[in-house]
Amino acid sequence: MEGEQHRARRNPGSGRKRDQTRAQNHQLILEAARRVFAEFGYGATTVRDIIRATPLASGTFYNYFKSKEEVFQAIRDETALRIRPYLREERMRAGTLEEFILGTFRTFFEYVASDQTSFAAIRRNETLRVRVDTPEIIAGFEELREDIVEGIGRDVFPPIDADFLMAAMVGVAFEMADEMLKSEPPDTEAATRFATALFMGGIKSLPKKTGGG
Amino acid sequence: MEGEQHRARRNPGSGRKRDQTRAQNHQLILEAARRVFAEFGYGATTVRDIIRATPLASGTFYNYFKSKEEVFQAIRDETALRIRPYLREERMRAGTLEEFILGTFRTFFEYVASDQTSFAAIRRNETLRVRVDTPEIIAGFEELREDIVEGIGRDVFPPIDADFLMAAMVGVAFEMADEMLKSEPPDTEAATRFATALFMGGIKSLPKKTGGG
DNA sequence: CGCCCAAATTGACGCCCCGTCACCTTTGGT
DNA sequence: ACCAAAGGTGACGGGGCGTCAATTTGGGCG
Repeated sequence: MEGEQHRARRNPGSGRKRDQTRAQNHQLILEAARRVFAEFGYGATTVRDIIRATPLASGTFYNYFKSKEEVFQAIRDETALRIRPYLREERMRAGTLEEFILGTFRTFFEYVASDQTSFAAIRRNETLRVRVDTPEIIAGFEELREDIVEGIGRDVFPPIDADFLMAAMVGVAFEMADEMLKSEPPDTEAATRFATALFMGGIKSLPKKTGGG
Repeated sequence: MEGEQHRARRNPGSGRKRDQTRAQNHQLILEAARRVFAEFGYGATTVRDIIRATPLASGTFYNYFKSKEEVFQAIRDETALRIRPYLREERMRAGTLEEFILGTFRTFFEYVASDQTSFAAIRRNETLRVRVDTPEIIAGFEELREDIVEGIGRDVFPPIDADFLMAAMVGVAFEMADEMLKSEPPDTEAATRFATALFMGGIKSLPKKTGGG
């Protein structure tokens, strides 16, 4: 129980003001990082740039993050953690293959469209395009794979290669999202329809894993 | 001395030894870079690491490349330039949709499998995955898009969204290649069959751009 | 309240990498 | 042999990096 009246012991992390400041600084850094990454792009940004965009001292940065890479990961992870529950729910609820596929792509494309700035930071590198998959993002891929396997078990999916299907869906989702963002405003419906139709038609033709297809 | 007659002309760039040394240093740096990137990964590599892996001085590096980024691009561009003619030829020759799709994926997957080390350099970053698309690589995407448009003109393709199809094929190709390389040896045939079936089935179902349904 | 320790912040420091440039060596034309 | 141009060299100033001793802040306790 942490119901500490003014009688708190030397419990680690018992300080009220302490925790608050800590959380606040954490946010301060993350917000500054979001701004700076969006302005200069990932590659051009330095830890100093981020900390300069904040009232804190350079040393303080390292109490919260190990490197600019880690802040970037934290930002991306936040995004991944925010969207994953929706993707999962969409797929859990799916009674048909089409609901599974359509729900996944629609949710993803709509999220991307609503979070455009986040994606802009990666693109800001002139001719170079850098894609960074953090552990939480990769965990999202893994969830998709599991849901496909489970879908095969429920006979929603035919018995195809779940690893390849996951990879294909991920590849299409990211690459099409990028393409989609080139138009203003992004046409999430067109992207959703395209990707869904591709996989709905494609999955029927896919080589089956069991039995001599 | 080798049997050169000491009688060179004043053509610009006529220096035999000069050009030879220049080309040799260029190669020296590229080869060192390939080794170093493969060993430490892109992120951890410094220009100094590359030049140290060579008998040259640090300043010399900058006579040949602007930055480690540029060497990396050069390496990737080399790869892109090597594979693109094959992809193009494969697609030019295609009389049917299946030949187009299958040829593209088979050529790509087989190339990736034969050039594994090149791809390893990108992956070497522990949990972080970084994908860098150089101008030459992007030009390869553009060629694919053009070939799709041209395929639509020849009625090899139905009239679908070429931008989205290009993006989808690129996404599937890269993401599945990555998946494919997880097995040793990589099963290029399985990958080719999967991707081809996906698109063959999918393209039939894709929304048409002209006319209703 | 005042004392005291732990936690957190600070910014100066030493390290290393960056890209440049004045100097030197090599090449090749005369 | 001599010279000019090409190009290799490495020391240097600039700056970002991550650390750490000193300092400030927070809060438990008498």
